[in-house]
Amino acid sequence: MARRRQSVTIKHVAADAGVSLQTVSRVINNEPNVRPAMKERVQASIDKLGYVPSIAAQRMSGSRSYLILALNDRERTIAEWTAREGGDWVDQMLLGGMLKAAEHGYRMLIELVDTHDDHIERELGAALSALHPDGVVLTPPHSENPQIIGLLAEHGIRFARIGSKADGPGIALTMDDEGSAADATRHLVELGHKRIGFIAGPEEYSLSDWRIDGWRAAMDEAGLPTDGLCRRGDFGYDSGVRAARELLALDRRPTAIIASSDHMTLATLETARESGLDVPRDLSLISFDNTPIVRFTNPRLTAIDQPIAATIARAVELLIDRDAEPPAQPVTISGELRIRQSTAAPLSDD
Amino acid sequence: MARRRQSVTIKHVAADAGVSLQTVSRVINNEPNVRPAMKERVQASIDKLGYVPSIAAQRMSGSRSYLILALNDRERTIAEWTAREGGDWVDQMLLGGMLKAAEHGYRMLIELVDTHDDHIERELGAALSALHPDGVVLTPPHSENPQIIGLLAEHGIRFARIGSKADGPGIALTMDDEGSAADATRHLVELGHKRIGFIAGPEEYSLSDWRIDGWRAAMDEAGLPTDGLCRRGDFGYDSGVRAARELLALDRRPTAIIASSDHMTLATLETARESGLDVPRDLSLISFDNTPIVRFTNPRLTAIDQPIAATIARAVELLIDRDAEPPAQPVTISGELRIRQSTAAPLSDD
DNA sequence: CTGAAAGCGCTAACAA
DNA sequence: TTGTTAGCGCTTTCAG
Repeated sequence: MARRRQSVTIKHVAADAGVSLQTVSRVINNEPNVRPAMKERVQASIDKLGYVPSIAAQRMSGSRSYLILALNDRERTIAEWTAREGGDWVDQMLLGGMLKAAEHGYRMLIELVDTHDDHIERELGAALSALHPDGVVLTPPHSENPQIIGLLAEHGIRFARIGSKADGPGIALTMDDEGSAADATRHLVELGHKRIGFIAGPEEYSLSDWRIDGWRAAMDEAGLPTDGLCRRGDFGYDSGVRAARELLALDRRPTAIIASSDHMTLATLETARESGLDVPRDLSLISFDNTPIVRFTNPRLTAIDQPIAATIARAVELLIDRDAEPPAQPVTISGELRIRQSTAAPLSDD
Repeated sequence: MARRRQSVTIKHVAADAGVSLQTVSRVINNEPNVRPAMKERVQASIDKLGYVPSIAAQRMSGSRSYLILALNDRERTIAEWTAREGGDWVDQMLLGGMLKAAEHGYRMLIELVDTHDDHIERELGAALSALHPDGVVLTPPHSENPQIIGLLAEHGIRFARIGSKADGPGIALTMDDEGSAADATRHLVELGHKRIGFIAGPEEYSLSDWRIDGWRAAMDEAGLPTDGLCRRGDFGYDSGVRAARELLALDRRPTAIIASSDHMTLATLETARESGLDVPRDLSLISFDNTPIVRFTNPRLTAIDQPIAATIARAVELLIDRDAEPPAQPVTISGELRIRQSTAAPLSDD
């Protein structure tokens, strides 16, 4: 029976190489003040014995924990997983964050936290005390939650705020919601659309408003009116139906709609169909998410690809590099418009 | 600036409660030999101070690490994440495993490992040495990889093999592939189908063959022939197209097909359509995956819901409960057939 | 039933 | 440039 103790420890390496523990430690951590010959000898022993430092022991001695904690909204995440309708936010997070973390010898751990919870501090505090992560990635709607931010700052833990431009502690990163919304709008303008509706996300997410700003800016730029063409949803299907019904019932209904989530876009697609409208002939549609869903609708949806993986990867990178000065300005990773089949020139050009 | 050291330690609690460290430790670990009054007093201090033990320190002193490692195939997983086509295996793993682990104060960490790699031992060994997980969940095709199993056994780490019935160390769990395939087949038989084709998965996965067995058994039971009605794919789309073409080109083509993955089912759907066949009028179709894809095809696909979350949850539970005798027989969690729109009675009843 | 001492594997601080 | 010492927070002996 194997023992629970670590098989190969720093002691074994030190003994094998005939040096002190400290020297081995220096080699492991790539510290200066080790003669090349020495370093080589130690490295040889490390390789020979297949030694890998224990993260727990490293943490214990006041060094890093090599752990990055990614915080997601519990309710929304579980709902997505249970529904199995193609939401792949967590997968994209892992794709970007986990792989980038691994490059640096770090691991990324997912933690679900209720935003609307009274004991959020206790919950998150427990995770921090138990794990002592070297960095935390906050995703909306946690990114601007003052309790979370306060707690993290208090613990002196580095953290990144995805989808936040606010000042304050932590590194702010955005996916250029404003620019993406403007891009999508311009694409429709170029196709000849004049009445472009917008279905926004909930106010709880500040990125909801940035998207409205982008749409409005591009409309202004083209000299087009926006009055009455914006509705708000909660990212969910039902709210999308409501918003779409209202927009399509307008006297002069929009010939194109941009919706701030895949589910709201899907809802708009179905609602349009029920009203006898063909997409893209009678109505052009752009989704503000490039989740799996957009590939399986008919027609396939033109969508803004939000660079989730790239953004999380960047966040992890910034979190890990402790020497670098954290960026003073919000970091922006821009998305791209993926043109598919749901956008076309409007029928008449009134 | 906050300090890197743990804010509230066992010492603080001991001091606050006026007892020894050891007593606090006993209370934390719910050990016997503590008087109720004492226990209560200590617990009060713990609550008051918001104390949570450091996992690293617990690990260091030879106790548990409260970590479960879930091993997935690197190549396949990254391909799924990158394609964004609705594969949600990892999400289901997290849904089942992470939540169950959390119930017991454990965390689940995902690790990607190449099966076809020469240095798989080094790679996995490094993860084990660094993390010292209390348990490991192996998913196909890792579940029967002798190198992995050997290494785990050697390290004395408990592990679960998902999708494996083989004897040997570790806990074997299956999703009743045979039974599910038989169920699906019977459903088609009851609808009146007599020629039911089967598109199997690659031999590398032993569950591929169990599914064939189930299909064959149900066909035998109904007195129906299976000769020439089985083709093999690799779970991917292209292989599904090939298999479907062959089956549909048969002299007396099948009136129904069961495919062993969502992508192969999708491929069959498209191939049938190209041949001018309507699903389900001319061809009934059952998918062996209930991933998001099946909800977005037209028609929506009847599918076998594999209880991934439930199975992983069970695995984690068995891994965590160290006192319980590990099950001698493979644990089976059965899936269910979700009947949607892709199955119907055959046209003629020849 | 409770406490004191020793040590897990590693690194920070200091010494040589 | 290298080695020695002390200690991180906790649990395991072993005494009381």
